Amino acid sequence: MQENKKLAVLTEPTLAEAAVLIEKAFAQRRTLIVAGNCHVHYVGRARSTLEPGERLLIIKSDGSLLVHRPVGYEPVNWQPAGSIFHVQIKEDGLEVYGVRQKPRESVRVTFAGIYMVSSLNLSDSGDFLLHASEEEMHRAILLKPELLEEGFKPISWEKKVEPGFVDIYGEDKNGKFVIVEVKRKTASKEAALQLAKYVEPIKAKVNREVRAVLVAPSLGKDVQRMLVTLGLEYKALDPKVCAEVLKKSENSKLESFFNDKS
Amino acid sequence: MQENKKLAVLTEPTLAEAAVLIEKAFAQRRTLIVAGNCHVHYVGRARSTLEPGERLLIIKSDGSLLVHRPVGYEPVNWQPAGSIFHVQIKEDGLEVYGVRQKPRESVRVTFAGIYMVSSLNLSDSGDFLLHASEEEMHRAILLKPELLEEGFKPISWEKKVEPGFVDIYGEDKNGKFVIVEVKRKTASKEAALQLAKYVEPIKAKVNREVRAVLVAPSLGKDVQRMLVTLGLEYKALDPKVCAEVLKKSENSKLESFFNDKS
DNA sequence: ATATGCATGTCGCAC
DNA sequence: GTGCGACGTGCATAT
Repeated sequence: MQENKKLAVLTEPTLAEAAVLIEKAFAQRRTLIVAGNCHVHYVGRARSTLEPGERLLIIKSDGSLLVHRPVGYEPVNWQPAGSIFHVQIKEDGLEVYGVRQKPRESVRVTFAGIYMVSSLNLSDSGDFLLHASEEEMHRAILLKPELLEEGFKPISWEKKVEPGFVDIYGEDKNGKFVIVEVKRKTASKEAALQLAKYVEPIKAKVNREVRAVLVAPSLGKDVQRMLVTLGLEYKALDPKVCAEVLKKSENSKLESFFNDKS
Repeated sequence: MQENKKLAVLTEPTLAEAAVLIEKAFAQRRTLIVAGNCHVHYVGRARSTLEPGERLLIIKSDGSLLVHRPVGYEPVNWQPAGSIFHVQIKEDGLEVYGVRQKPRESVRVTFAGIYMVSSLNLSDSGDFLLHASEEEMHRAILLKPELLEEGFKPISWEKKVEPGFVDIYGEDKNGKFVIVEVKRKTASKEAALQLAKYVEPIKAKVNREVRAVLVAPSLGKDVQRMLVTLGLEYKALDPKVCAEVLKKSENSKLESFFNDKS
């Protein structure tokens, strides 16, 4: 087999044949896919056992591991990047063992039978861009403060104030202090409480009137009422609208603005 | 190709050849793996673009989709179970399109080149058991209340009391009311606050002295001090110790106990 | 190293 | 369906 080929596949291999390819994949830091009948043991922060069944094992070049059942978005077992792997033929089958430190934890995947092994040399430097995140909402409001309200002047953002971080603060057209909590989806009770807990400490600090505004695309069931109780305000704002705002504005303006973070 | 074979693999197929196998995999609800050079667009709750690069695409029989880069534990793009997929040859390559309702969102993966396609018929009914979860800590304390303290008598658990759920409550050897918040890892500021917010409402309700105990394997940096301030107590307890306790006790006892949930 | 909060979080459970 | 909290959450960031 050519060492540097992009792809090596074995179908219905013996366990011994599979072990050779797997070993080689580890040594060459290739992406490994194994399909077969296996059971799994995990010991670490918690402990788990997975009885025999047919699954996919994926091990990437950065030392991350995934065991996927034939259903479900999430891996049933995994190991984050930075694990070290070994493969070995044992009495009950081919064992792939992965261990990492900090925290110390290990996964042992034992295959009784293997349907396919695939070793791939993948190269990927493509950019990934995500839009309509909460951070984009922050940026959009800072860039166009009227998204919050006419006359709003941002002063700072992501500011530590005890007992946590305020998303954005500034002052309104009447010079009142305004603190803003931003959520990219329906605001929950939690969000309202999170905002409320900043009001008193900040009022004490700046020694003037403080308005608190919850910004989110919508409000949860009981949150409307809670806002009234807590003396908070609400401004509807959709993350996608924010993404559009940023898209329209040229980057240069944004960059200069952000370099001035106070 | 045998229709019902467990495994079908194409290496270095043309896009047209790949499309046939992918189409068939969708129709037969098989697990699909595609390795190749692709770009990805996602639109839904947010919006993302992934520039061309070599990745794995996995689509499972339940309609979940994963796009994995050669590094990282997490998929760069995905779709939870319940999506509908189509495959089509377009001008810029082979397009796999997946869409789901509620929320309405879609992923479009376009392959310029495919190195491997694999269609698998996986069967998996193996049990998965996780130990040392927070729920096991609950169970262990209910089964052996002395894990919390000598003379503790649990009354109920997972009880709605406004403004949320109390993990466990009961009374101590002196008849004082005890509410318990359990954490499976180092308790944070949040955990302490979460516990504290129940004390007053419950005191008002039961109209007698209320103790509040935070149970966790350890405490965060400032939490110790906060506990004093808030008048809360702390009991060190490791989730793995709880798992051991449960392991030693026979299931029958546990079952009967839990059927009596009040 | 620890702490804090976002995530296309996902998932399960109760109302 | 909505709400709420756990998760072996992972992850980035700031201290």
